Amino acid sequence: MGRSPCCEKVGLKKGPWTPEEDQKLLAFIEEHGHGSWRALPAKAGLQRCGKSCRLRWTNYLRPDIKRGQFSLQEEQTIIQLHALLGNRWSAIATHLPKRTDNEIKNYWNTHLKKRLTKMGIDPVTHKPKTDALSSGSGNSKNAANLSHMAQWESARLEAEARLVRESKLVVVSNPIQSQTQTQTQTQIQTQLINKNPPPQCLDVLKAWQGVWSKSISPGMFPIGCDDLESPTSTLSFADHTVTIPNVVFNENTVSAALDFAKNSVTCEMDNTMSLQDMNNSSTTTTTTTTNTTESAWIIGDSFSAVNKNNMQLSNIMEGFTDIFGCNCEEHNKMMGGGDSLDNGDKSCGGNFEENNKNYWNSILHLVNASSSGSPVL
DNA sequence: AAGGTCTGCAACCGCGTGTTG
DNA sequence: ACAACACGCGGTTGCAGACCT
Repeated sequence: MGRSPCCEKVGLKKGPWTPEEDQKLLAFIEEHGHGSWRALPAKAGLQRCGKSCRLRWTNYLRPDIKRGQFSLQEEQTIIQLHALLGNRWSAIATHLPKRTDNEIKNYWNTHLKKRLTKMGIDPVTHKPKTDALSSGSGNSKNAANLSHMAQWESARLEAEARLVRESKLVVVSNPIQSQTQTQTQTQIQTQLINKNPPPQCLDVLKAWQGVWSKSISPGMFPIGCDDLESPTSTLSFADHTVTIPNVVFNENTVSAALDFAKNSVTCEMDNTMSLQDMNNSSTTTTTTTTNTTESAWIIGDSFSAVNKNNMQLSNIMEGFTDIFGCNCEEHNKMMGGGDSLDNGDKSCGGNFEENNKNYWNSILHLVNASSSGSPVL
């Protein structure tokens, strides 16, 4: 079905907004809320299409927008999230309070992308451009694992972003409910989990299970595996919930997880039957994505909980560290919280594993930290 | 000083997805 | 089941100001 362009009506103004138009839009929304964007321009006395009004409001007029120079912390956040999420600007924006997706997108395209390129890092893959080291079979295996984890984090972040949007809608439609926003969000999350039970088999969960089953007495592992429906899976989730115990990870447990992660190549999420079991629906790209997203809450929560328990996730990631070839000090500084992004091009060398670990550790750390509480704009 | 080029950002466009009747 | 609608997202464009020659 085709869609008619939103500004098809002749006489609607385009281009830059005048202060008078801004004032009209602001005044109207402050008094009435935006309601239907399509109907808004006529009501507000604006010769604009609704889409244009919405864009102006969300990207410029909204009161909770921070404008101006991005801080170093924000830059790092963008880079790290981009490494995980790619060009999903709205998802990235949910982790940068008071910044709009459009602003972040512009800043990436005009500043950060160029800087990374200058430093010899591919802004798309976040890998050094001459990435010869990743061509080995062992490294590609690690890369696959890392990519898989990144996909889960990506999906989880999307789900979070959606929850934020949903809770916002609740607030807008009924301001009284804003006091119970957190509660609403929790309810939605619970509904999601109940509606879409977690996937039965995940490499990451397998890894955790491997750790706990090896290092913790039997029965302590809370992610029960008893009522699996999928014949292909070895995991199950009692009551469709996951509880992370207060586990102190020692060298042995971490090592076990690392070994497991290294050896766990097969991803049963790629198995169509597993997905169908999960979803009880036909296999389409859209359906798969949606359910994967919602299921991914479990993974994210697991990671967050683990993070809270002082688990050194970084050690797990050692299995994925020898992917990149560039480890110059500047990259480390940047990815790990260093001082300057503009130190110019310098030769890269030294401890590849250590530096790559720092890079991805910082990414995962960031995501974990930000997901421990729902992102709020 | 003048013209050309570059840069940054606001805004537009087209498409995908969810909702409604 | 279908079509129309509403909205959000990501890519792209156009313009104003800065910078360069």
